[in-house]
Amino acid sequence: MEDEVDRLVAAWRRERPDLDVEPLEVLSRVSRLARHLDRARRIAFAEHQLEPWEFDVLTALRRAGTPYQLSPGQLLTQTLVTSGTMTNRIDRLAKKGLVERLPDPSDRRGVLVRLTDTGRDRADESLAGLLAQERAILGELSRAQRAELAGLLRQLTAPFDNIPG
Amino acid sequence: MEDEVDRLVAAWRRERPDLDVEPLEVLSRVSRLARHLDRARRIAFAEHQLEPWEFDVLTALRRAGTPYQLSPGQLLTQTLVTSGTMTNRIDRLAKKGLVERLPDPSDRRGVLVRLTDTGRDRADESLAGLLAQERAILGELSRAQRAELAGLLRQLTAPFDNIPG
DNA sequence: CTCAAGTATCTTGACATCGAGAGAAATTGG
DNA sequence: CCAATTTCTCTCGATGTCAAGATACTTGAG
Repeated sequence: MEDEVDRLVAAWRRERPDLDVEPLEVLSRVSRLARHLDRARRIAFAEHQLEPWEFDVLTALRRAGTPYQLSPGQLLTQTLVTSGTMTNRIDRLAKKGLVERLPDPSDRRGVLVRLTDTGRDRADESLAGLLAQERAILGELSRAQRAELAGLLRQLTAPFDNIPG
Repeated sequence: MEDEVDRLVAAWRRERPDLDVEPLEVLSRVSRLARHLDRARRIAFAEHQLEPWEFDVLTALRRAGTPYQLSPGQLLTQTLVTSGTMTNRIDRLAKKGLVERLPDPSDRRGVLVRLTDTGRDRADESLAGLLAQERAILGELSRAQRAELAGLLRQLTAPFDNIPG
């Protein structure tokens, strides 16, 4: 089955036969697939009255385990946004009653963001929904193919995640 | 080499051992990698005084071949943005002298967006820069692995690209 | 021990961009 | 010739980044 990137690559080969555009076969697919996933996630989360960014923050806290709290700084590295954005997100989640801010007892500069009980339930419900949707998208692939794909992608993400930057 | 998604999956297995979170191994890596790529692209394009969104539009026109023109509607499907966004982008590109709007001779509702000579040069230069960067990122993988990865990703993108939605 | 300089953490405010939805203009088909 | 559709534009609210600021911690010379 052909996809939009096949057409894109074919067009480049016609217009710029002097260039080797093979890298696009991988990385353009990654970017485009990510945009499709964003849209699909947005729809899936709407059932739980959550925006994708809310899900990202709530589940980061949920994964931290009891007592479900992290500093804004820790949330930054997990969600790949800037500090100004995170302040804003915490404000809005706090206003909805899904998280609360607590002073960090060991560092008065710091803040701890803690999941409320409602926030915890919301995170759990919407994770289940997300997994169901993702399983449908991955239905195209066998279990072995999924493992293969995960391994190859890890080789690309690891440098970004480990070398700071 | 471990990446952030390995840590994320391990955390879920600890917190929610009742759920099968295997889908995240693939799709969370896709989303995170895409964000890293966005940042890297932004830096690469800055050398050519281009934003990523400008690159997307200019290269779509460049790929169309002589006379380098497409309707806004055609640009929508290639760049995965909404019509209001595209109007805005065309405005800004036109103001910078990289594209121009022409009336569609066969449909007076319609518009054709055409690349200027400057725009064409800018697209060509920045494509070369992007490919160099992407080759560096893919350096981790052998040619065979890149082909394998491209094939697996195609299976995931094809349904989105072919079934409208 | 003390204090100044440097570093870390979070917040704020200015600015840019995006998406959703309504609206205007032209075309199509019965 | 009219209703439905297509195509593009416009406006508005929401969100993101960046740079600067406020506060607190840390380090090291004297």
